[in-house]
Amino acid sequence: MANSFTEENYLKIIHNLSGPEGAEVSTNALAEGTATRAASVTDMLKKLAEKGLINYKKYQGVTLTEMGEKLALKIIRKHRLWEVFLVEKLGFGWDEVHDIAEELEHIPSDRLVDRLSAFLGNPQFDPHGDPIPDAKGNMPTADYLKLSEVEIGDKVLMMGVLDHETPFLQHLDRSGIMLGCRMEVREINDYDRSALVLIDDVKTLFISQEVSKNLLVQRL
Amino acid sequence: MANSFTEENYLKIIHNLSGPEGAEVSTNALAEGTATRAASVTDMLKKLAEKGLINYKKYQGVTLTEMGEKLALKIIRKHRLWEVFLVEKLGFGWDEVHDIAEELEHIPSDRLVDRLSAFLGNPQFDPHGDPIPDAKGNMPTADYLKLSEVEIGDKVLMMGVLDHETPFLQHLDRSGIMLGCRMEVREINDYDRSALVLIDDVKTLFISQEVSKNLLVQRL
DNA sequence: AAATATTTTTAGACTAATCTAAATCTTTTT
DNA sequence: AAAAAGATTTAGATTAGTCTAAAAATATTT
Ligand SMILES: [Mn+2]
Ligand SMILES: [Mn+2]
Ligand SMILES: [Mn+2]
Ligand SMILES: [Mn+2]
Repeated sequence: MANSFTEENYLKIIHNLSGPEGAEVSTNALAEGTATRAASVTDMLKKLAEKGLINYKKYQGVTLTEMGEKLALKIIRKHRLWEVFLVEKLGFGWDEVHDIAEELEHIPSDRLVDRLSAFLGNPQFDPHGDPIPDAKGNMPTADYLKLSEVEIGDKVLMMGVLDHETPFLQHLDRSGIMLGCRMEVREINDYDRSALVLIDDVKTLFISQEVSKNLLVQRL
Repeated sequence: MANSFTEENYLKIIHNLSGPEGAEVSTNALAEGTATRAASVTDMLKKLAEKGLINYKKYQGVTLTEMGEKLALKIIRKHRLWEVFLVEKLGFGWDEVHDIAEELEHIPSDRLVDRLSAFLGNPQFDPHGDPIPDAKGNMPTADYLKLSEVEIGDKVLMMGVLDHETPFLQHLDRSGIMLGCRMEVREINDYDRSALVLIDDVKTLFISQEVSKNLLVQRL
């Protein structure tokens, strides 16, 4: 039997909450992530365990099985490829594509995904800088640091965002911060960790820690 | 409240069965079209009537309201645009795209549809020759006739198909019949109405009435 | 115009995904 | 190591979409 949208969303959210080490995810965390109640989560976990997609023991939290992990990566691959399509081909802003991709990610057909990927030039990263797993589930690695972690004088490239919500992305747009731009940290205020940053060698900008904590960068 | 996939499918099927004059559609016809039982159809018709999408009086069959018609055309527009995308941009064959489009047609977002349409050059017809409604619901008119209706000596252009199923389309592929090809009817057998047709001035082909009844053409 | 056949609707039930409230297990605090 | 707090599961309902079987309406045939 195929998997419902709901089941796919659970897998994706378990994957995301589970982090790179595949840690256990709690029922409550999932209730929060799926915007449902803990009781509903328990029901769904039983079903996913039944299907062999998660490891579940009562009261012990869940992890994805190998099969569940594969499926989660497939959904994430679709999500991110569609985001690339929407931005690169249809001209959407990076702040507009997440919600549409939430729907498109559930369209089945492996051939569709692979052809879409080829059409887009097999991109490695989505419009938010997130890595796109290949057809086999391999994620391009990229170990970035947060802008809030770099020091005065460091020169970095802006490589991704941690907050994917529209208001944050629009704030970056208004500030002229975009993927690939060059940043040089000029000052860091001890008091609130806000920073003065030179963008693309032309413009200086004040960036609050609130913002710099959500910017992924790479040292030059 | 938004409309579910199921509701959207009912609207589309009512539209299709209703024909160009918007004739009443029977419960049984819908049961057949939706691959469900008549009792289930009755339930759904009550709901759609409740929402003001259809005109429904017990035992009398249904028609779409203006609102229902608008919605149906929107779904058909999406379906056909995605089919164009799949064929023109992703390189799928015309026999492979219908089922995928059945899913994509339910993705919401008017902006997505309009941008997709623009990206494709606002096409007027889909890969099967079916007209694509514009954003306002206007269908390009095209009054074609069936190949089975033309006479000996007539020269026509192949403009569309009535059967959208994979086996039929693959049969056409194998026969070298494609949208836009030129056809000249050389002979028609009285007995079974099969025809001998010259394709693109180079190749003659036997076409059974089974096939010619499903080919839409335009007189030259 | 009856009788018969066909179509459609109603009645009652099932599954998936959700909920609230109550019960139970686990963790933390005293 | 009890008690209290917190997290999780169970119990029992609800809604959407479906089903079968039976009843009611309509259409067709005699
Ligand atoms: Mn996203
Ligand atoms: Mn993204
Ligand atoms: Mn189609
Ligand atoms: Mn089509």
